Amino acid sequence: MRDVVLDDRAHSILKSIVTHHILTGEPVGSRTIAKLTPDGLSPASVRNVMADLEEMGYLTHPHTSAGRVPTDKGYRYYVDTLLPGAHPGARDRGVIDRSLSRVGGELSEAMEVIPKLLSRLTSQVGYLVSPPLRDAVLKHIDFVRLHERKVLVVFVDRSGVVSNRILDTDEDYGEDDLQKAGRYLVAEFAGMTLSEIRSRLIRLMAEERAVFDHLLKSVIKLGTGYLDAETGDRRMVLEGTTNIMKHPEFSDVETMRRLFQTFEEKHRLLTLLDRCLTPSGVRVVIGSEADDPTLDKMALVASSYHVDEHTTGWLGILGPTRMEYERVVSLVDYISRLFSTLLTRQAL
Amino acid sequence: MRDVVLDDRAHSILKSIVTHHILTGEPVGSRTIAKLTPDGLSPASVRNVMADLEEMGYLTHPHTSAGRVPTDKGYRYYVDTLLPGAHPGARDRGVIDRSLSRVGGELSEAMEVIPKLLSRLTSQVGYLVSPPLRDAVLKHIDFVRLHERKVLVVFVDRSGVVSNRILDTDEDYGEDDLQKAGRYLVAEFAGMTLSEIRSRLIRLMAEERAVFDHLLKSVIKLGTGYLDAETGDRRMVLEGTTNIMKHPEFSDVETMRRLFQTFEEKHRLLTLLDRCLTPSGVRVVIGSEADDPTLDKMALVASSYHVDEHTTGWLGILGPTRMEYERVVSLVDYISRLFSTLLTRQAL
DNA sequence: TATTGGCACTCGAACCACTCGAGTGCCAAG
DNA sequence: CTTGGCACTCGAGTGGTTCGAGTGCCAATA
Repeated sequence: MRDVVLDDRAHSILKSIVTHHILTGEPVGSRTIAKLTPDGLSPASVRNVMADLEEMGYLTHPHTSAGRVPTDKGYRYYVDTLLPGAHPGARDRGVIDRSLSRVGGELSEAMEVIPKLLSRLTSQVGYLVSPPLRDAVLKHIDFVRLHERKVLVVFVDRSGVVSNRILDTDEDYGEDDLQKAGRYLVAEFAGMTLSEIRSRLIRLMAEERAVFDHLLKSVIKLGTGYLDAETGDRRMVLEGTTNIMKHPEFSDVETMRRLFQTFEEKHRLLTLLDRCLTPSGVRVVIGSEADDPTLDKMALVASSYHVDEHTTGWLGILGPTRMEYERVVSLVDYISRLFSTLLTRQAL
Repeated sequence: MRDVVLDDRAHSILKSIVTHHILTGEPVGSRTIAKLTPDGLSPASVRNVMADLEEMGYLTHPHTSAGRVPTDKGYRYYVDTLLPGAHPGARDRGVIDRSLSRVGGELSEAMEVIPKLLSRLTSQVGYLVSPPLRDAVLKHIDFVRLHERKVLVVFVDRSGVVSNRILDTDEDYGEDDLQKAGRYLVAEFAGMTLSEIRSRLIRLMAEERAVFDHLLKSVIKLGTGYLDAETGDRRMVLEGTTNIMKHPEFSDVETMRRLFQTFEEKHRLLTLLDRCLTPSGVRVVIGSEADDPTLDKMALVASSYHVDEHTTGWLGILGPTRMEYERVVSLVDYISRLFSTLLTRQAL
């Protein structure tokens, strides 16, 4: 991935620049770095290295007479060379442990608590993406007749997440039929994931000629009607969006408006996550890597959480490229690990 | 309410100023108004009236050599003297009719569609506040056992709105018991509002000594457990919050941050609505009248909607004090009336 | 007596010239 | 290869000037 490995000096200078810039937000000058690094280099030497780093694309100039600022590539290098596996501080761990112990493995509660927790700890935007509905495990399902040919489907997942949807049916089902259909589904399929159920229903449908059972027919129609519509669905909860406004890099109102519009259209964020993330450990997506102009100057830290070995969803934070990666990454990592073990234990 | 009635000239000048300011956003000078009004007054005369209006508190100066700008009191006067009952334009009515006909009287869909509709038509923030849960009419209720002493309550309202909540019980109910309890509740109480159900359950509880029926006991405990927690609840859906950023009066980032924080904390908006609104027709709350510093320079147009004579919720828009009241009021009025008749027809 | 033209005054916006200083790039000496 | 020196750049801040829209007030007028 990384094209050229930087030599020691360049490496340490780049690192200093990024660290210092993250701290202050100001462009960093050669004199500052010369004082900061223990190598005892003169500003002039530092300038030479800086010029090289700029040529290689790790740094830029806001203008001729300003200090250097990391580019996305610079941040990328910085993040890639961070020591992995750093632990959050004891205080942060305490806060996290306490919050998550109250949640247990309850996904429905986690969807409220975790984004808030992330947002509070990092002062950025915290988020959690639920597992796709197709992986949800059927606990309970209900069909409720609203009016003629309008049926409300209420689905409860093993972990207590409720989804619902109104179905337009081409037949007018009676309340009794609907209840029976619901009970049948629970009796037959409880404990399976929706995608499993879906394929079983399809198999049943193939045998439909042989089926004259009215109930079973209804079940097939209603069940597939519901499942077809929804299975790709994920939910995404964002929290602390106003934190973004605190950062000086977003003082431009128009940029910010577009950013918030992106927050409102969560599906765009979701496809972005889909595109960028491989489900393994913490991932960081920086600025232009996201390939979405509204997320310019933004970075995204994400980690998947899972039950057993099965990856389910993501959680993480969204903030300006200039953020404390070390701390944030360790927090996101810690939370996702802890939450995964809680989920897995609960699923037993 | 209005302290002094303005004489004809002052009235028409004030109205001109407000209209013109709404249009342009700029402070309005005497010369502009002199040209604009058909009375053929000279700028100097207009100035005199303006000075009077300022003394009475209807106008201000940004600074000595700028034109006049309406105060909240000025907008209030303007709004109060608008002809009530204006109709939206034919095009707007077309859009509204089409959107709402698709919704029918389905509250659950209206909660998505109406705020979006309002936001799109007015380019402001559109909102809808659901009826309080206590007025919801029971259609279906389910108790689902999640784990030991954790019960998920799923409640479906007549109009298809689903609410759910996890209950910590002090007893471990079996799945069968829970199902029976749900069915019992539906059989006995379907069609009543939650507050009615609540009082009936309390009456039953009073007779508890006489009740040795295990089922009934469970019903009482679960039912009141759920109802106690929630009955005051309303939901509020906001849409188009990013529209606010388009208005120059909110270019200050810090003000805007606080505004968005208010959007995130919807309960604050809800109590505000509670405080300011009497449920009759369209109401306008302007700036300081809201008595909430974050809503400075904001105005709120709201109208209640209802089923039969029974007031249920609100819908409307939120925008800067400088907005096209005439158009917005007529839109909000029209939508709330139309939606009310749809709801009432549906409830039959 | 209400209206109006005239006039001095105010104040923000825009523009310009200037300085200051942090920081650069480059070169020649070490 | 490193470094001190030096000329250069450019944004930010400062102060002065002009311009114009708008006001307030007063004296003249219908």
